[in-house]
Amino acid sequence: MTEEDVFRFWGKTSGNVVHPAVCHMLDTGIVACELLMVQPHGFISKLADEFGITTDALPQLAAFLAALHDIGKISPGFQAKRPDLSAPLKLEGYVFSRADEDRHTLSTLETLPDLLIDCLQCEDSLAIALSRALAAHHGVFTGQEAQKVGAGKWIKARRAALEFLSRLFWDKSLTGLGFPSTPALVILAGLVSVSDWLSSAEENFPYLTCPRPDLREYVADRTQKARELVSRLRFDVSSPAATEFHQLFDFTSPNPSQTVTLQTVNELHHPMLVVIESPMGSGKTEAAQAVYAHLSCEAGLRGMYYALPTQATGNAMLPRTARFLTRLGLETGTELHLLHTNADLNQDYERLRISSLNAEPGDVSASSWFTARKRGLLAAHGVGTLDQALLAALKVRHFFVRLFGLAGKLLVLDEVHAYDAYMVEEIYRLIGWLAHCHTSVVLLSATLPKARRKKLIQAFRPEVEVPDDIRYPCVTGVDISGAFAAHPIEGLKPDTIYVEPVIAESTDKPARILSLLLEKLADGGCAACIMNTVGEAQDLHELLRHHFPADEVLLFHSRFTLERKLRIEHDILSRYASDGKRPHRGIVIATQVIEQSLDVDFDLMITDLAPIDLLLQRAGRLHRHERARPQLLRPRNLWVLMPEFRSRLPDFGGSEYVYTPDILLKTALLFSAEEDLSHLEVSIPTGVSALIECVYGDDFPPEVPEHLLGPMRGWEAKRLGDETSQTFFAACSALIEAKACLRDPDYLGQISMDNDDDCAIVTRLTRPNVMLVVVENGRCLTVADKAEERKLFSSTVATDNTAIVKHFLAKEPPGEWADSPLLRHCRPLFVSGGKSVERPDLSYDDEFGLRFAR
DNA sequence: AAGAAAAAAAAA
Ligand SMILES: [Fe+3]
Ligand SMILES: [Fe+3]
Repeated sequence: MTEEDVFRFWGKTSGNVVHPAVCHMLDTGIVACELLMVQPHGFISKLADEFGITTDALPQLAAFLAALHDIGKISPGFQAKRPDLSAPLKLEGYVFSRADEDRHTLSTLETLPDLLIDCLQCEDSLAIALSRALAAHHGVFTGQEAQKVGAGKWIKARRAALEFLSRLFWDKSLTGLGFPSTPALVILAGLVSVSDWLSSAEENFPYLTCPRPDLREYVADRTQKARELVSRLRFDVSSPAATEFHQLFDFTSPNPSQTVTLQTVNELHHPMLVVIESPMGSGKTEAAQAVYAHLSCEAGLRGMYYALPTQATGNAMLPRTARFLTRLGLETGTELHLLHTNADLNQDYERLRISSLNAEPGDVSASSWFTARKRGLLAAHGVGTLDQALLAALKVRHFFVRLFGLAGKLLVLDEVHAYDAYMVEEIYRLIGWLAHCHTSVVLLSATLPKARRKKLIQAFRPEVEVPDDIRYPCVTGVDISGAFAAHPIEGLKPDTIYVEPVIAESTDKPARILSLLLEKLADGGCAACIMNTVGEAQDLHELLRHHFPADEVLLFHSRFTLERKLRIEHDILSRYASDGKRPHRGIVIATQVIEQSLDVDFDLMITDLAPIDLLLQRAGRLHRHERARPQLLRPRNLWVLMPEFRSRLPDFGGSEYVYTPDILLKTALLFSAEEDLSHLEVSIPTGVSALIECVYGDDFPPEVPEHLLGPMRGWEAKRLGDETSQTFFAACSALIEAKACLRDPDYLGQISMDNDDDCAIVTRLTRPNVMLVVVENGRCLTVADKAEERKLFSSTVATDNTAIVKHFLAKEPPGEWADSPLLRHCRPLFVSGGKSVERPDLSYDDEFGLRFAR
């Protein structure tokens, strides 16, 4: 076969313009090569080691392999998809049949191993492993058998194509090649997919206009185009010009948390895992950013992803990260993206996207290429939900593209203490894979139970010894070679919280709260009442507004529309934030929304019983700053309402369904002294870990009274059972642990993607829920433009109330919203005079939010 | 009868 014939198989078409398969393969190889050329040396050298070749040779090898991804297109099944183009082949004796494989990725997997073995003396099992990575480029590592792929002339044609590409990229045999670890194969698959996406954009790589190009010219031209594209999308990350604290932040020298963090990092080598446990407000974010600056200089990083528990906290972190990156002074500027389902709606992100349209060198901005759903993590820098990162280690399509996106970077996970057993298991799996993808990980957390700290560290480096006597606040770290470091954080400002138990049953709770408020607010003051259930918060609000002027009480929970939530949050911040205009007297009634991330400061706090860590979290909003306070509210007292438990089985009411009763009871028992109740004096930060360990550890030291022993054991068993099943479920959703398949590439072919249906795999376990759009009755549902769509979306309220969910999920979403990405999953809630027109037991208004009659 | 929270079309 002459070289000319290699060009006669089509690969891509649009109308009459045909791009030969080998040209697309060439384009893809060239892009892969250019992508690798701009990666940090440490990353390249890690991959080169995996393949047992020199760093100089790696881009060439990767380019060659990437190019081969579509060799399966030179097959009867694929060529027959354009009968007009396959007809001449038929006349020349290329055989077509009805049983031809039409999925070209399967054809690649079927045909490539033999070619690699025969033409390049590749070792058998390596040939299969490599082919599998290339054949995954539609999102799935397949183990499926292909149908007919063509024999005789077809084999000769594929062989000619391979030899043609080999002459251009890799002119040697593959005999001496090392066998890469499974994570390295996954990275290869990611690189190949990304190169394929980039090279498939016709505006960047126009289809051939003549039947046979001048090869040298063609390659030079495509190389130029690929290089421009890679630099335009800023896949390269230049090293920071500024690394001094006063250059990066608004303060001149590191505080204790940051000093100890850098001390720990200095004892380890990239890739490493570092756990920073210290109180909120101790500058953990800046500590993580300082680690990024440090590792960028020392080791060279591909970028950073900062993962948070919610979309809202992600939104808030975006401008902070933009400021940090600007101060880092990256010469060519860089990409920064916001990653979550509703990122489009964020103003700051929109600004970054607009500024990329005419980016100046040195700018931090966001190119639109990365805004597609699966591409965000490929951008050098990102901020967003943890979920986006978790998808890199779940059995979902293109997980390996996400893993490639995170490879070689720094991943920061914030608020690690806040996740449940399901998500923690996903985190373990992700960390385990990233350790082998040359990624460093920083975990930011409040106090962790020691068992969890240990598991997080061992997820990165399995056999490492973790001492049991690590004392909060502290920084702990381990690197891939097994070096371990742990240091206490000393010199934080000590403080004390006085936690006061108040016995109250759910029936007399509102009255108790009212009398406490009347007594303590006699000279004025700012109070927060935190209830565990929305219903009780609503009821309390109803009572309090009869005893206080309307402008002094404010209700806040998550069952308001998005728009209203923002409004309430704004009102709360304007009054109770550190720089707020504090009223003489004011009361906020809230659920757990208030314990999330709001920087607010109350003089008085009354709360429902909650697990000890959450009580302390809530207390973080009590006397947060130093300021003058009313006489009666000078002591930092946290009033905790709890049911009677000394003489009988406590009735936790609705709280029982929010928190597990054994943890609630163990927390309550912290207050029991002999027959009586006593307050609890908590020293911050030193006294915290003993309390956490006491409630969450394996043996609960305080004596459990006789009458509670049985129920406690039952609740404990149930909780452990629930956690085990969550962990098991997460284990099924996630890839197996990296350490279990490091040398077993066959695992990749066995990953079952749940019938290719992503929906079945979730990042979080939730009760079924529904998004409702609050709509005035009679209003028409059509959306004329983007503005109207956003307006409706801002009226959404989510609920997981069983009866309501059942009612609304039984109906189809309105056809008018089917094309709207924002509203596609929503149902309208028609209201008239604050009441649902469909269900008399359901109401919505801006004062109470969504409310169910009980 | 139960908090808050995410994701969800489809990439070549
Ligand atoms: Fe393809
Ligand atoms: Fe392709």
